[in-house]
Amino acid sequence: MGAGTYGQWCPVAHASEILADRWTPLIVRELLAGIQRFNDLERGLPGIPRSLLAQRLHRLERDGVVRRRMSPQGRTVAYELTPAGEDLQRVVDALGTWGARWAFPDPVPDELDPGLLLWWMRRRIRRECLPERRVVVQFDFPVARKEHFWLLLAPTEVSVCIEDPGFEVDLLVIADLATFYRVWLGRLSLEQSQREGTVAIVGRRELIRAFPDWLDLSPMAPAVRAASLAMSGVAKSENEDTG
Amino acid sequence: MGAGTYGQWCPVAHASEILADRWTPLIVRELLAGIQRFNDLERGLPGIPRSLLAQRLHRLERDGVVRRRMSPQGRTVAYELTPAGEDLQRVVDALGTWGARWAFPDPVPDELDPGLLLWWMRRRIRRECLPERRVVVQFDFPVARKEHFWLLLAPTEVSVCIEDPGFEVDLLVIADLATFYRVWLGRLSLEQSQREGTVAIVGRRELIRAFPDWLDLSPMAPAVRAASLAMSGVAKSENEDTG
DNA sequence: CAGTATCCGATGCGATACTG
DNA sequence: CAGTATCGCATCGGATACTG
Repeated sequence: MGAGTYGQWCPVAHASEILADRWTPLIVRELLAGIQRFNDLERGLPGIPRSLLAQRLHRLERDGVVRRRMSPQGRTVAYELTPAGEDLQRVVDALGTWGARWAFPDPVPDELDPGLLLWWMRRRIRRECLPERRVVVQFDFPVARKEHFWLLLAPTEVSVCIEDPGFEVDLLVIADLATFYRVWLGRLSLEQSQREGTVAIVGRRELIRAFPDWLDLSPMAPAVRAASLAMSGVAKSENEDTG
Repeated sequence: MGAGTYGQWCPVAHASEILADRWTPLIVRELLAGIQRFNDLERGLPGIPRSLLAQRLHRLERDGVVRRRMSPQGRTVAYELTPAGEDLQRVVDALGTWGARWAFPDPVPDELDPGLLLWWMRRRIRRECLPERRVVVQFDFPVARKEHFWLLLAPTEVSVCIEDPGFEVDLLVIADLATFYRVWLGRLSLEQSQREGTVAIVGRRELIRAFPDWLDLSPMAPAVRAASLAMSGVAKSENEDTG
C-alpha cells in the first residue's frame, strides 16, 4: 500500500487520493478555467511554491487528469485537462456550491488582492462583445496598498496592467475593493451597488452601459447568488417561526 | 492569513480548506453513512491514527460540519453532522461518481479487507426486511488470510463476527473476495456471479431467495454501475467508429 | 519564459503507549 | 470505550538560486 493511498477499494477514497490534498483542487480550478501555462497557473495561485506546483502537475499527469503538450518548436508547454480532468468540473462545482453556502463569510482583508481580482476578470472578458477600438478601463481601489489598475480591452488581446500604461482612460471604475469582490462573486449586483454609490463608473455613457456586457462575472457567481437567496430564505422562515 | 488557508476569497478555496486534506473526505463519508461513535469511525477507516481522527473531528466541529453530543450520563459521545455537514453529501457523491468513472480500476489485493467489507455490509442491512428469527450467514473467502466470517441478522440487532459464534449456520456464502467486493460495489450483479458460479450461496431455498432483499449494496454501487455502463458505451461507440 | 534544484524550518502524518 | 500524549519521520511551505 503506497504512501498517499488509503488502501480501500472505494471510489471516494480513490478520488480523494488524487484530488484531496493541499493546492490540488485550486490547481484543477485554474485548469478548468482554461489556464494552460505554468506561470499563469502560478499567478492564479498566490503563495504556491513553484516546486510544489510542478510536483502536483506531474502527479495529475500520472493520474490521467492532465496532459502536457509541447509546442511544435518545443519552446513552451501547455497543460490541458484530459476528459477525466474535464469531468472534475462536477466535483469543483460541488465544492464551490457547498463552500458558497456554508463556508463563505464576508472577506477578510488578507483575502482581497486587487491584482488577483483583475487577473480573474481578465479571463472572463467576452472578447467578441468588445468594440473594435481598444478600451482602457482604470480601476481605483481607494484604500488598497496599490490603488490603480488597468484593463486593456481589445478583441485581439486583453491584458492587465499594474503600472500606468499611458493610454487615455475610457472608463474609470471606483470602488471599495471588498465591494468589487462582492460584485465579482455575485453577492452584490453591479446595478445595486451603483445605485448605492459603493461602485462608481465614470466615462462615456454608452461605454458605461456596455461595460457589464463585456465582463462575465466569476464562474462561481451563480452559486454564490443562489446561496445568498437560499440562506436569506431560511432566515426569513426562521423569523416567521419565531415571530 | 492562518496556516492551512489559501488566502483567497473563493468558495472553492474555502471548501477545500475544510474538506481537502488527508482522511477528511473519508471521515465525512463515514459520518454520512450514519456512523456516530469514535471507535466505529476508526473501524471504517483502517490505518488512520486515532490522534489524527480526534484532531479532524475537532476541526470539523470548529468548521460547523460536525456536532458532538454527549449522552445524558456523559459516558459516551456521538458525532453527528450539522445541516452543513449533511449537505456535504453532494460533494462526496460528486467525488465518488468521478472516482467510479475515472479512478477505479479493479482492486489490488491490499485493498481487499474482508473484515471491512462485512463492517460495511452490516450497516446496509434492511432490518425491517429480516425474518423474526435470527439468521446466521457465514461467509467463506477461500484464499483470504482469514477465511470465515459471520453476519448475525436479527430485526433488533445486526452484528459481525470474526470468530465462530457457535450458532447453526443458515446461509453459507462462498466467493472469491475480489468478486464479492465487485458485487458489493455494483460492478458485478449477484445474479450473474451466481450463474457464473463465482459466488455460491448454500442454504434453504427461501432464505437464498430472500437474502438479496435484506442487503442494500454500497451507497456507491449505483454510481459504479453507471460508470461501467458509460465506459462500455464509450468503448462500444469507439469500436463502431473504428470498425 | 518555464521550469528544476537545493535548503531549511514548520507542520502533518503515522506508530505506539498511556489514561480515566 | 473514548480518547490524549509523545515521538520520529516525511512532506510541505517558503526562499533563493540556477538552467536552457
